[in-house]
Amino acid sequence: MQLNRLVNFHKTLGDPTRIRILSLLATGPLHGQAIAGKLGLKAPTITHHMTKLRDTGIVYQRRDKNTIYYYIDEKKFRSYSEALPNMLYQPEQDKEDDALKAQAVVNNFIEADGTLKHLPSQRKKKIIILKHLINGLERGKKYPEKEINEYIKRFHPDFATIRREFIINHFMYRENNIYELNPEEMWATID
Amino acid sequence: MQLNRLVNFHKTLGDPTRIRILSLLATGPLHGQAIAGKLGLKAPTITHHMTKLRDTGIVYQRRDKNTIYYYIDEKKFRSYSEALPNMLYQPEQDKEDDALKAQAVVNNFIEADGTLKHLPSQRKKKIIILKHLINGLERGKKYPEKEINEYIKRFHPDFATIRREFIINHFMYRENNIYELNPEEMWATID
DNA sequence: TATCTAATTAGGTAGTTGTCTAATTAGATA
DNA sequence: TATCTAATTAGACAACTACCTAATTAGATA
Repeated sequence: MQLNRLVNFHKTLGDPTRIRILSLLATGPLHGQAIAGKLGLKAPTITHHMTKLRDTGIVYQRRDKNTIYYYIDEKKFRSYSEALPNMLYQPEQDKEDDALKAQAVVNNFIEADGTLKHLPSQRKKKIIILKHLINGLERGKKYPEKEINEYIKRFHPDFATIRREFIINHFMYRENNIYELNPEEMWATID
Repeated sequence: MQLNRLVNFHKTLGDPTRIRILSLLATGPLHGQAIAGKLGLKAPTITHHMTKLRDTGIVYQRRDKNTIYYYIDEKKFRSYSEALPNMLYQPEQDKEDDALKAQAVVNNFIEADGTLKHLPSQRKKKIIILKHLINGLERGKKYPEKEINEYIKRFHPDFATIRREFIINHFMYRENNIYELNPEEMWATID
């Protein structure tokens, strides 16, 4: 799916008349005259719009004698709709998969009482656990070193190592022994 | 979410320059001058486009000193993208739920060897089972009554009752004792 | 206060698009 | 073949829009 076709898809949906046509077709196929009648428009106008809708691929037609019936291809309609955010970002499905895997790692390394068994040595898993640990910290709040130490000790006695990992992996930054969460964009990522 | 806003959303995405802006922002926030530079456009043109993007709600801004940074709201971006097909049709999630329920009914009334225990008396469940039964019939093919009877007997000996249910619920129609599947639009539905 | 930078507003131009009427085409039927 | 219906094409007009330059505003800083 090249970008150009996607722009065209959205341009086509960006017109109230064409949306009204789609609403009609969503309840079942119709022919041109019927659409024109229901919308109070002339036949050539319908031809004009159907050409655009057909060009996107979400509408197709079948001829029966002299009459042409228009249908929506719902599958395509849905997949084209989601295509743009999926191109710019990771598809939702992958995200859910990632979330599931992360949950599995957390289950492996975090005890039932919430404490940490030990830091994973595998980088990917370590990042997942570090993310889990900082969940309880507040965005924009400044923490003195002592407070950070106390916080980490709720999970594991070796607060020095974990505090260092927070800094190395850009989850937090330190200035004059005051700690603060970094914006999420800066955090280390898995891929 | 009113229709008008959705039309506007798609109209906004229906422009190549704005898509390029979104691609840039998807990798991280940027300010106006940076966007203008990367795209080879002048500042007022960027203002023009950012106004439209902001109006849809998928882009917001934060000021830092004199510079305005633009951000995409990915959640909104995704949900607006799916909104139109979800308005015209049943949301995908509901469909999956329905499919699961239907599967449960089939499991209850169909034996391991594929035969039918008995027709459910509850209308909803009956429709589900009838749909399941006609799965093996071919669209557009004409069946003599004898062939239909044989087909149904593979599921249940009482072919006469089930054959009648096919007709009553518009899954098939009969002409001169020749049976044929109706188009799917005509089938009885649950809701 | 004067100055600098980033953003916005105003106004203009070229190109696009939604709609129409009138004329034409495509296909079925008497 | 003549005729009917549905759809399309051609061509026109008004509305809209993407982009520009020039001028202005908003906010920070020397």
